[in-house]
Amino acid sequence: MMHTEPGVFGAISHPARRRMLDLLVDGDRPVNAIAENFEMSRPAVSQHLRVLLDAGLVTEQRHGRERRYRLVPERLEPVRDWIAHYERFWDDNFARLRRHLEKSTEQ
Amino acid sequence: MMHTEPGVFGAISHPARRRMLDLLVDGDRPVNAIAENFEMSRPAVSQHLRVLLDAGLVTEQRHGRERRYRLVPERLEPVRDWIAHYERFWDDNFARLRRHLEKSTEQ
DNA sequence: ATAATGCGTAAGGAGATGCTTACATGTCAA
DNA sequence: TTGACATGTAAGCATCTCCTTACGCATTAT
Repeated sequence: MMHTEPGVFGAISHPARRRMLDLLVDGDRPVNAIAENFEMSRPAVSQHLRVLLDAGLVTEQRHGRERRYRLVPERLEPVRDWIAHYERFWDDNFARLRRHLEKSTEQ
Repeated sequence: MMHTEPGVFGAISHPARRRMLDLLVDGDRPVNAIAENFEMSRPAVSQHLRVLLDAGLVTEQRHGRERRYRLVPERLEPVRDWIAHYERFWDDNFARLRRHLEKSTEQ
């Protein structure tokens, strides 16, 4: 019944869509440039891009007959925010650094 | 066709499952204690827990007739790792601090 | 004008997901 | 032992997902 709009977490649940976002980190790209990285048909790529678009994770720029897709990284914030409250469980460099910062700025 | 095992990203794509993980942050819980936080039937909760179990995000502890579920936060690492390489896009305290660290450790 | 390019949309199908109710199983309590 | 409790499993159903091929529609090139 899926009455909860898929949203960002749904959008990033598919590995192909995560890879598409990863590609767009290096800059805007037209669909064909994206599609050549995948085995699936080009329409399938279009459909994945649509999911990303609906989630607000990318925008479309029309340039002549091309459509360039652009990453909207801020939209990943819900993911970062959610994962952030698990960070205390990883005792790695990041956690140590953050604690270090908290200390060094609390003065 | 989904030949790519759903994995962690699939497991956290459903809001109910994220909330279940969030509940388990405060400690192990038997199914009923989890289920009372949701409107869905108890079997539905069991099925969600199964997805989390298959993804390795929780483990089961049998205690008499109860089964307590326990969070395995390390399993969220793929999510943290993936999101981490978008962190340069958020110019918040963390990013500034990390850059600060990178500088201060490169000596 | 005609063809080629770039891309979306439509239609359809296989399989996954998410839910329900009914039932099975193991454990504790009287 | 008999029943209540805690939970999983089975079956069934509606819907969603993800893919394909076929087609439509602009835009650019010849």
